[in-house]
Amino acid sequence: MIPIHIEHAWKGTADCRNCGIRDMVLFADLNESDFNLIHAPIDDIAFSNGAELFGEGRQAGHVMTIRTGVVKLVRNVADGRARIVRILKTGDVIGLEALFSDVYDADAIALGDVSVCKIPVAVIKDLSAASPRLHMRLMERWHRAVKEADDWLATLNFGTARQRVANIILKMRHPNDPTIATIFSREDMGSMSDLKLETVSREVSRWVKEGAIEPLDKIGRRYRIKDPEKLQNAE
Amino acid sequence: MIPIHIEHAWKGTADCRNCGIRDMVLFADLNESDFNLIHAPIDDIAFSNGAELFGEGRQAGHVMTIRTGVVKLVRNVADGRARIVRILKTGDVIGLEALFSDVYDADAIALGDVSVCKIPVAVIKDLSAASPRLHMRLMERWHRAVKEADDWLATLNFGTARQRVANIILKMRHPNDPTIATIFSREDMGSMSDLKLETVSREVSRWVKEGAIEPLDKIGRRYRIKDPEKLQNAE
DNA sequence: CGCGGCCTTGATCGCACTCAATTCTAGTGG
DNA sequence: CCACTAGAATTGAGTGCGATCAAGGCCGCG
Repeated sequence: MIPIHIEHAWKGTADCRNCGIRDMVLFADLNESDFNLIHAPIDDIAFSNGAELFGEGRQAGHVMTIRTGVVKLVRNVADGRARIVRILKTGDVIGLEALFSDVYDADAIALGDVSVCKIPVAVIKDLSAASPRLHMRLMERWHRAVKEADDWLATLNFGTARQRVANIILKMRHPNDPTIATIFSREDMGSMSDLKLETVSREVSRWVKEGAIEPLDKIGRRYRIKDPEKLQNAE
Repeated sequence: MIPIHIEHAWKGTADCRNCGIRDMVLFADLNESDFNLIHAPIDDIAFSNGAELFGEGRQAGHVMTIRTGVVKLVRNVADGRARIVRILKTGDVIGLEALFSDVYDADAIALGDVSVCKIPVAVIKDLSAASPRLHMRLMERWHRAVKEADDWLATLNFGTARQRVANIILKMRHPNDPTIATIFSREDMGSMSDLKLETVSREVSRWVKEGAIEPLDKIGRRYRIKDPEKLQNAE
């Protein structure tokens, strides 16, 4: 059993009114009177690579919004192996299940440095009783989560290893520069697509050899996508 | 390309107040004044086996509640093959994405006879502006959908063919009598777990041979589960 | 009885897994 | 600056599981 290490640092109480990414997040269209309803502290917390934001089965009392960084959601399957069920990025919300369940459904683990706003469930409930605007935002998040989950199943877990790896690369393109993709450790990629890390490595190498992608570092994480068509139409 | 056949029959306008399964569905805790807000007709519609309740990419204007029967949600993947992303049963809600998106995210197809309440999106929106109770119900549904999707990925699409088939059988147990399971065509089972129909057939036969399950009909749909432990702990 | 649809079973092939060795990088300390 | 190390990625060889191709059986139905 691998020991669970939780490394985090409190960075202060968040000032939601002046949040830099407020237009992306849950509180986007709250007004001044809404903010006055917040009676519990919303903390700004930083996690380092590999740290656990929360764990499957742990008591769930907070919803988190990702300010910066990338987080993987991991479900632990019966025989001890782990399965990555989703990847979440800046602006995404994790732990929404805390609103209904008293435990979290999955592990949330930082991939690199991550900072989050940790919002007590009580705050969400108070606000949502008062503000129909927050309701819409919340349901929008749920919708996004379901769509992502279905997408994950339909594209990343389907077809040959070659196709799966191509789809991971395409999925991990940068939103602002789609010619660049940052992918994960070969093991994580395998856990996302139900492949072994050696198979993932082989297929990545093959795409490089065929000229569809080009490494931008020496550790196999950042690539330039030179021929997206080719990746898309992998037979 | 397989022609899409839509077969349905209008069974009347639903009387939600006296609905037989009202305690299971979205409108469970509405009161009389809430019902008076419903200004568009909620139809009660029947579909026969193989009929399409709605299609991926079609214009989305209704949310449906399943009164009786079973429905499969299917995403069509690039190369023409189809992938079943979820199975929904009595009391479940389908097409929730209509609240946000103007198209449906997947095909919904009847497995056997199905009857549904077809609720216009406008009705949900009106009610949800007025009734925080409906809000909670809606989010509960979203939560269930996400959890089901993740579960699907973590249990049905993981491990050997033997394990996947075992997990499908366990998942399809009757809620009231867990010793009975009704499974689907071998092709549908394959599309759920990313296996070929021949492989599914072989593994089902093997479980029968090993005495873990016992056929209750001659067409390979209903089985008695004799040794759930064995299915659970398939190595 | 013949037909079509689905399930089952058999034989063979190939892709991804397994086991294993090697290379590369970043980090550490002399 | 180089030696050393740990961790990750890469590459190779051989195996096995599930896909593929193909044949046959069973059930329901006209």
